[in-house]
Amino acid sequence: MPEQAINADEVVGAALDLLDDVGLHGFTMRALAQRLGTYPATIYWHVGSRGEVLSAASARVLDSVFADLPDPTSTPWDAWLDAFARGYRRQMQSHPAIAAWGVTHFEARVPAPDDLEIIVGVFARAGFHGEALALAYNMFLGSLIGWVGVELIADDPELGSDPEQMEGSVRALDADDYPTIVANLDHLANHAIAFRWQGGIANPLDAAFDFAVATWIAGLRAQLASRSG
Amino acid sequence: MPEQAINADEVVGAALDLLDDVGLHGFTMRALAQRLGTYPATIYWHVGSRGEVLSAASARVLDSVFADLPDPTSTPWDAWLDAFARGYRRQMQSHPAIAAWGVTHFEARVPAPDDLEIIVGVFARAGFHGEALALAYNMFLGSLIGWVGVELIADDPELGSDPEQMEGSVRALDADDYPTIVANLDHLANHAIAFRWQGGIANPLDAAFDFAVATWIAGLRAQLASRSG
DNA sequence: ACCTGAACACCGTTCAAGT
DNA sequence: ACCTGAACACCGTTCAAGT
Repeated sequence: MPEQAINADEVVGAALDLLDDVGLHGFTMRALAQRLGTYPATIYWHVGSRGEVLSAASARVLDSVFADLPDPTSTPWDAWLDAFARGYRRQMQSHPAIAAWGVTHFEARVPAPDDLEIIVGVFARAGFHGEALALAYNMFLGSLIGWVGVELIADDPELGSDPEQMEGSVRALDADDYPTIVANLDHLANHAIAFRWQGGIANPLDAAFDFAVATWIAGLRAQLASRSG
Repeated sequence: MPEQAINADEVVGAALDLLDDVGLHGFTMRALAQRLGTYPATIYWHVGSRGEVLSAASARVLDSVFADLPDPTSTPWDAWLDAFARGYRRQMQSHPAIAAWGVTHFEARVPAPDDLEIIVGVFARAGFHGEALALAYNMFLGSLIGWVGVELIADDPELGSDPEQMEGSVRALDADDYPTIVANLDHLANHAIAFRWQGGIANPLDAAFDFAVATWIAGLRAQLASRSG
């Protein structure tokens, strides 16, 4: 039995390395093949198309989120959701290209039923059942995945948008025309969606993420109270 | 003064039509030129690169969201945010390709300060000021844009993922291994993130969106109460 | 079973040249 | 100022051919 020169796991690992190095835009079947010292067709043999390689890389990152989480049965539901949200964001910060691809490709593959059972189980123990469970699950997962995807926009969009010019246009807003923006500009400039001139890796919105997670959980608590009341 | 054969507005309009017809993947500078009866270089002359065309199309759709909203000064903040969320989602449902592109390209361009002043003003009248205003703004906008982006995944990912096979794997989950999922399967199957085999256009998650918006607003209400208490 | 090498049918973008 | 036509440097994917 001679060792194989290459296998699917190696392809996925190299894909993640390449994504981290060059981003989604530079992630090319040809570049991936070159990094593995082989030919594009070899990748098709072991894993499949570009989309399938990205899907496999995304699955590996998502799985690693669950490696570091507290025990879901002995942890209060709100503390567990908080830890899950932070773990998810941390992994996406390590692989921003996966975050960008994932937001729009979180398809219906039941990629890891074990992980999904854990999440669904936490909502059940929180007191959500039947339709309310599905609603709470969708609210939290959609908000989390989506929010992090929005936060982690690339520093360099493909546009030629100049950060300095952008900063200038934010700071030049007239107080007569835009009173509320100008009154709160110190807290908005480079710290709020659509007011930023840096991406979410160079400029993470840490306080905003803390507030968002707390607000999602506070909202769920209010929903539980109104349903049992 | 002879009429020009073409102008930037026409290019953006044709771009939106093309996006609606063929999706983000089929949106090609060459296809756009052909639709306009001209050459790719003409698009570069009037609007710019592919990214700039998408950015302009996205800006036009976003602007149209604000055309149909209630008066922000005479509407309670929670009712206004609710209407805004619904208007945003409706426009994205009309242009799903823009939703997909927008989630990861909501850059820092202050594209429409008038619209942003309205949103920020609503949070100010709700009682958020200074840093709390920026936090609430980021929480709501990031959740909304992100959630809708996750919902509106394309029915056909580039993967060869077979919907029928996907439905089969969801329905085949074993009750011993996945008790909570199976117990709630009727409410999860094709109605929850990662349990779907259709995209958000063919299969909109209406009830989940209603619940998400209500939960975001309930969470903001709780944050207001805890800060003033 | 696994890999090579080349080919096919595309891309986005640039640019000299026209009017 | 605006458009043409062609070219450059790439893509993803397929496929016959090798071992």
